[in-house]
Amino acid sequence: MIRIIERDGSTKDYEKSDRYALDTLRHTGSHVMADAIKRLYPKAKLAIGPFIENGFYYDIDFGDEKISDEDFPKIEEEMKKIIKENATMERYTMDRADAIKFFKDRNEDYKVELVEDLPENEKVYFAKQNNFIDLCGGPHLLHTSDFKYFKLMSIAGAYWRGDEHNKMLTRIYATAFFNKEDLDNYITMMEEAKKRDHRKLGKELGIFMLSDYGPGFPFFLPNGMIVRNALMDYWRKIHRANGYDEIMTPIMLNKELWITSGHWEHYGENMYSSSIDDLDYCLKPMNCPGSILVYMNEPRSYRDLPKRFAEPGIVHRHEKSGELHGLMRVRCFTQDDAHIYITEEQIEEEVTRIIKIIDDIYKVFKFDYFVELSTRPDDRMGTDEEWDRAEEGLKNALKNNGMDYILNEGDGAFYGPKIDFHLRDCLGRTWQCGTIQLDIQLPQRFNLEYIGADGEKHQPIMIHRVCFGSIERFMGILIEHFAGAFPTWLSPTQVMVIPVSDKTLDYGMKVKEEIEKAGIRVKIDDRAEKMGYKIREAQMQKIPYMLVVGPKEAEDNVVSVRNRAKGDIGTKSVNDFINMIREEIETKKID
RNA sequence: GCUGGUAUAGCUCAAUCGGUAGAGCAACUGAUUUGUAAUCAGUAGGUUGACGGUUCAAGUCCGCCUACCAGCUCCA
Repeated sequence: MIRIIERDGSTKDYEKSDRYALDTLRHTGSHVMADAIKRLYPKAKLAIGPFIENGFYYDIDFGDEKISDEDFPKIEEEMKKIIKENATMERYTMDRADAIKFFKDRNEDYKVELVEDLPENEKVYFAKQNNFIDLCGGPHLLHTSDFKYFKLMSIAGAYWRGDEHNKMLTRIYATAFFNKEDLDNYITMMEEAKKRDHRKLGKELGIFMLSDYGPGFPFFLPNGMIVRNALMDYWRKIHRANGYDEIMTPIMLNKELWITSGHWEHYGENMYSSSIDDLDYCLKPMNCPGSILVYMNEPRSYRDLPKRFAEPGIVHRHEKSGELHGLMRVRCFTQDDAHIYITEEQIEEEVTRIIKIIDDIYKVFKFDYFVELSTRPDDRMGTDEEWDRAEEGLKNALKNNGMDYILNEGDGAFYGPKIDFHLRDCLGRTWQCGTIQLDIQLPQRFNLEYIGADGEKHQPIMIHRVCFGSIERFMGILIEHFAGAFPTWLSPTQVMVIPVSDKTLDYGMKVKEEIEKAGIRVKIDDRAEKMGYKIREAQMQKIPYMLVVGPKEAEDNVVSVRNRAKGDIGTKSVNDFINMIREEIETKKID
């Protein structure tokens, strides 16, 4: 049990396994860290120090002082001293004016600003341990000595109040746990995540490359193309089965189109453009206007709706240089996009259908996910009434599907609200991938219409949606999720035939051809190397199956099967092996 | 874009105070004919990210640029 001093000043005991207790521990940790830093650097000015998912941080203005991770041991030592002092957390309040004076006297400019933002008559809460006093409502561990197992993790810049126009402060990240084991596990997990880094594995496995000639424009290597094509084959199959028609629209279109669509006004900063023959063109940052032109290509009837146009569309967006990250954040990527034109009555049913598709896809990879509803942003098109209708439509669809969601106010697209799917990988990290966006604006801007049963013209509503999000990012996530060991159906090479020596090379070739005929991606390692060496290389390439063939196998017309995870799993006839791996591929089995 | 850091052979890394740039793996050649994660020997491989400066002398010091890395901001 752990004793906590609550926001109201009372104390209460909690189980250490309680998430609230862990967050509180970390919050207290940020005070201990701030105390240590103030002792070592009296001139430092404190900003804010909250707990976060995996620990806590404190933003500090060190002035002219240069701090680096080499200073961590010193700070950690000071923190240990503070912990040994075994202070009891006290909590008290001050009047706003007194609080402002208190921080002004101490030159804590940021704290002054924080207090000044509070309403006039508000009481200001403080937390105090020994002589260290900080602006804070709590809760806290009652005794700072309960804060024991911690580690300073990293140092980075962060803008005051998260605004890039403000001063950049120094942020020190740290983590803490109730026991040493949890702390060690966390550190091990961080190392594991590093080993799985898709940039490292992507290079080792020949998935993709980058070039200085195009920062943020990934090149797909042969192995990467196999994975990508396998994903898209699956994607096409699902979409055909769900009544989607695939289209392809140009990646570059006249600027006029982007002015009409509103992209130029709302997204122009991120768009690449070019001039030729006195005409301005833009590379598309989104696929919707192209899809709209296809919709407008012929008159549509209510009988056609929902009209579903799918397009794995290549988009270009000029992301700021510091935002690029391997395949996860790039400047050219392919959205597994679709635009669906529906009547207002069809919103719920169609959204439900999309939710089902996305759910099916994520299940194939054993991804866990959660859903977020993002509502109208400040920079938007259309009237409040239209936004009301659109937001209501999505809410109802979520409600009627019994889906819990997190409300993310003000984070919608400029043309409509959206449902975002955040998937959780095997290390517990989350990624935004799928999204369903409702849009009344673009149909209006382009004057889209369909002929209703009444013979009159009506305006359809448009849904923008993606499942993978971007193929590039999704592949990056898959690489890390599977640590490069793709399920067999996605593996670039599914089988490596390994002859024990040149003497069985002929038999190996025969085996390889047979497997190849069955439509399986197979290679043979015909180098004059030792078997152990070839196995090692195949293992490092994470090839699911290795077939060792020597004189014994040739004699009995079998193969000795080695699985990358299970090791030697005995001999099988080539036919049995083909049946086994085919079944595994067809069911998209994950080992 | 911002703050801080990094850039040496295909990859992972050395090179002391500024004094002729090295190793392992990979590649290539040859030998070896191998039984479930590395056979041996040899060969080749570099304007030290680019440009400029300081110096008798720069991988090393300074400036500028580019890319990358950790965050921030932004985002699929």
